Amino acid sequence: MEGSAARPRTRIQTEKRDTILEAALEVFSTHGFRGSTIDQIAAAAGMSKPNLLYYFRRKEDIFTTLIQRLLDTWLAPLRELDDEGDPLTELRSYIRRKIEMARDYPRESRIFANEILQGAPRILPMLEGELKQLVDEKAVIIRGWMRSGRIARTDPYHLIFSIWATTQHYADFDVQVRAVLGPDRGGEGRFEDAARFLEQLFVEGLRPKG
Amino acid sequence: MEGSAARPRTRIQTEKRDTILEAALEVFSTHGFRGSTIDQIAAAAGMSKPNLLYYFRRKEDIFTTLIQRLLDTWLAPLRELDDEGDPLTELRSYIRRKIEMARDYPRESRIFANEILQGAPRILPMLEGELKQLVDEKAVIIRGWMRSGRIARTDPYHLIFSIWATTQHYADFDVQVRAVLGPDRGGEGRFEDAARFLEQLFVEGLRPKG
DNA sequence: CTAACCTTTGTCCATTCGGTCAAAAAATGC
DNA sequence: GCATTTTTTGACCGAATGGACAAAGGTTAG
Repeated sequence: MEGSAARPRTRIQTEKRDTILEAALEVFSTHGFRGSTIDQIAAAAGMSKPNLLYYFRRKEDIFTTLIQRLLDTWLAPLRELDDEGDPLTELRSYIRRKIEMARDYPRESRIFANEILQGAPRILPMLEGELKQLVDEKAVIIRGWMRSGRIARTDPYHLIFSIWATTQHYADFDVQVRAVLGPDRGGEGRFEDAARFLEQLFVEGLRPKG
Repeated sequence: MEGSAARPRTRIQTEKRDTILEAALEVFSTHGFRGSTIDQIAAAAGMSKPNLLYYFRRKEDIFTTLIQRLLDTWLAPLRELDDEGDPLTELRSYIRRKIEMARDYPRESRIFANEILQGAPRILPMLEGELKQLVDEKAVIIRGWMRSGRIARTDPYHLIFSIWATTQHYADFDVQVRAVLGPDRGGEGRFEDAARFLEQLFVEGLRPKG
């Protein structure tokens, strides 16, 4: 039974595939798909290249499996945006969750950023399908909040884009953020500062005009 | 006289080097540094690989020359932020200029994004030097506006980051933006919509509380 | 113990890529 | 027109890379 089948059967296969995916996350997120080599991933996973290729037939298989597995985690915060909650509170906790993800899962953010920068050759269908559908859904909710006057009227799509952009910026452009803040302000506190700033910006920016 | 000297002497050298840099901008911005090959750039520039290498000795020389040349253009909008102007007007036109750049020069934006994503190995000194200095300078101006009560008090650095993030998002993540907006809303109007949204967000978000 | 299956590895291969080099071709100065 | 310099090119090289393969080493069920 070959190991690279879509569904691993043995315990050893499940474990090794997980090890490989963790290593691949590390490597792909820092060098991009094209810039990463199978050797690098194999080394990071502590195994030989042919052994790795026993579990994943091709480099691209590792990447697509990884992306597929990351997707749910990545979209979870947006999924939690709740129609029933208080609009400004909901948006504020969405922003906070996204900033926490930028802090705790920067590699995941960079993988997506890298892929989209290159034109999303391997995940375009997902963007046009699953992602668009989710955003459409949440845009309806946000528009409802606007109609009932609980937040200011504006474009819900660009609102979501701007939350993505500002929060993921702290993962994807981390080097630049730290370089500009300098040694004194570039410590761990930057995420807390960012969260405070963004909450203020969006809450004040979206407060309905009396 | 070798052609790859820092200062080209003949007219033909100046022209060819420009042709190469334009081709390199196209190639580097879509595949990143590592993902681009000299052959691709040479083909895009309409010359043979050895001929290209006659003008730039190494692949990295092309890249650094290109980045160097792009830098001024790229930072121009921030440089124009004027102490003397009306704060909200100044910020609004900064945002508008940045959105126009995302629309008109997406390749430049993607080159920087790509480089920073990989940890800015080739431009880190510039980030820590020139860029930091410029931002420090403008942060002082913005803080002055806050002190005099003409805009709300907040963190000027994160304010600048958020303007970068939101505007450049429309260049760097263009594929995703178009995928989510769909065929009907993903047309050229998206930049105008984005500009309107962002101006509203920042102006309302920064309006000083009476 | 043994046969069948799963896992690991050393070796090898074709391709791609960055870069060199010498020689041809073109341009330039006199 | 001729000599010198600049530009262009074909051929080539070594290293890196994705991937194939067969053989060896383990594991497990009977």
